[in-house]
Amino acid sequence: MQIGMRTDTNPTLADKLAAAIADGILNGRLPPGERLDEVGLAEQHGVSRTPVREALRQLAMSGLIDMRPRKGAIVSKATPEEIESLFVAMAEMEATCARLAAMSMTPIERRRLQARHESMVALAAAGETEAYSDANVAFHSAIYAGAHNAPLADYAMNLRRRVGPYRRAQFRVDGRLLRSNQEHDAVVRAIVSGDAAGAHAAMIHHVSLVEDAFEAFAAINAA
Amino acid sequence: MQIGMRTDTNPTLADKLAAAIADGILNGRLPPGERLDEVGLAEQHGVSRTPVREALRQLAMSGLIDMRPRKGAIVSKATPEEIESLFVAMAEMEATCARLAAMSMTPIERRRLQARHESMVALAAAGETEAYSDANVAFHSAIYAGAHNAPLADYAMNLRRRVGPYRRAQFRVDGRLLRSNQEHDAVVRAIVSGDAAGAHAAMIHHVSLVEDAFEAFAAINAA
DNA sequence: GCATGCCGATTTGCATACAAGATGGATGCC
DNA sequence: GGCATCCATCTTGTATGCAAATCGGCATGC
Repeated sequence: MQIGMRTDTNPTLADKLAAAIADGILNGRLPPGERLDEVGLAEQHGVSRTPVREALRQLAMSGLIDMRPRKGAIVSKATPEEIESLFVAMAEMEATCARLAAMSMTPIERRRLQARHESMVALAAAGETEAYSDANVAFHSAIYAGAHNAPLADYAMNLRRRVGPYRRAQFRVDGRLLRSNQEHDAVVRAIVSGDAAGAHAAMIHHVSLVEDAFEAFAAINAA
Repeated sequence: MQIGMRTDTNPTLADKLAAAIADGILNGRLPPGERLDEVGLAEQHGVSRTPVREALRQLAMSGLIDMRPRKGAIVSKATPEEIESLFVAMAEMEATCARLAAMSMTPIERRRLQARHESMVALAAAGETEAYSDANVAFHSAIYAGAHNAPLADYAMNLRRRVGPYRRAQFRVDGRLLRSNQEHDAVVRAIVSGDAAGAHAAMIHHVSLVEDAFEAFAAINAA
């Protein structure tokens, strides 16, 4: 259910276009609400409309864009209620993955998760927002993978992508880095010790706070 | 993330085709592994290949079919491990929805869920497999809806569709109807009383047993 | 002044045509 | 006889062309 699902060497033009457009959305070059004109995209990428249309359909199913018959496609522009739903959904998916990870990660995976977490402490302390953000994605991805369940992991990743446009620069809210790292600590401890319920709770707590941070950031920007 | 996501009057041909093909897969007319030839489907539906290709791409993203570049599309044929993953994922999604439903259903929704459940008792007692199965889908759908979270509900529905081809006639395993109804009772009680953790646990238990029933059924058929 | 209907321009939906990679079977070779 | 190779054929991928619906502006009428 994820964008890169058809991971294959020899990708078709439509696949490459879908990846490119998704990238544009995630980078903010294509903001929510932006109109996705078929001929425009086609010319821009030097292809015909056919692969563009296929790419758009693919993206529509992933939820990144909205298509309405005969009305064209736009980058998904969620209402505040829908954004709230996305955040709740992501929190639940992350928590579920954490729960399963606590139950089914291998000893090696647990150790690697712990190591990964510990290496992030330094980044947080140094206030390296950029590097921390990247490491953070990898950290969460490791937990998805640790759930050992492709459908759930894919959907968690999908949701993470979808909320991306709405939480850019979340770590800029002051103090967020250190808080985040402390919360990770609770999550890691629960997972490593095999405490499924604890992992679920700690992760829900963590992601909910991320949402709060988003709201704080949105409030700052609105001001 | 669901097939009928682009629910709109004025559906495009590709949308109608996607619905038709999905229907064929869910009805078993197109069994897992079946090749989906573009020209064949096009002729069969009296259209050109263009909308067929768009429909296939849509279905590929939903997970119902597998497409590989330049190799065509087939109805998804999951390995036993993948089927196991799908069942686990579905159990988790259902449990998550049940948890949220326990937290956020309105009093009216709770009463309706209870009523729906009670009307199923009679069907189970009478052994009306067909009617019970339909009511069962509606019952679970009501819980998805009660979660008040579209992304999670859609994905739960998607998973339900995807496991469909692998659990046809599950209720034929003897005694399954009554057991199912008893398990529903626990789920309903927890949701109605607002016991989030209890709802989660009861639903996991229920869906896991469905999976066992599937395995029992598969074993019978293999014999 | 505002609503309504009409018409041109634009855009999407679909069909057809063409190109290129994959498939399968016959052929030649060892 | 078995195996690799090559070629005809089929299937998928992409481009182009045409039909139909939508959108915007303008004129018309109230």
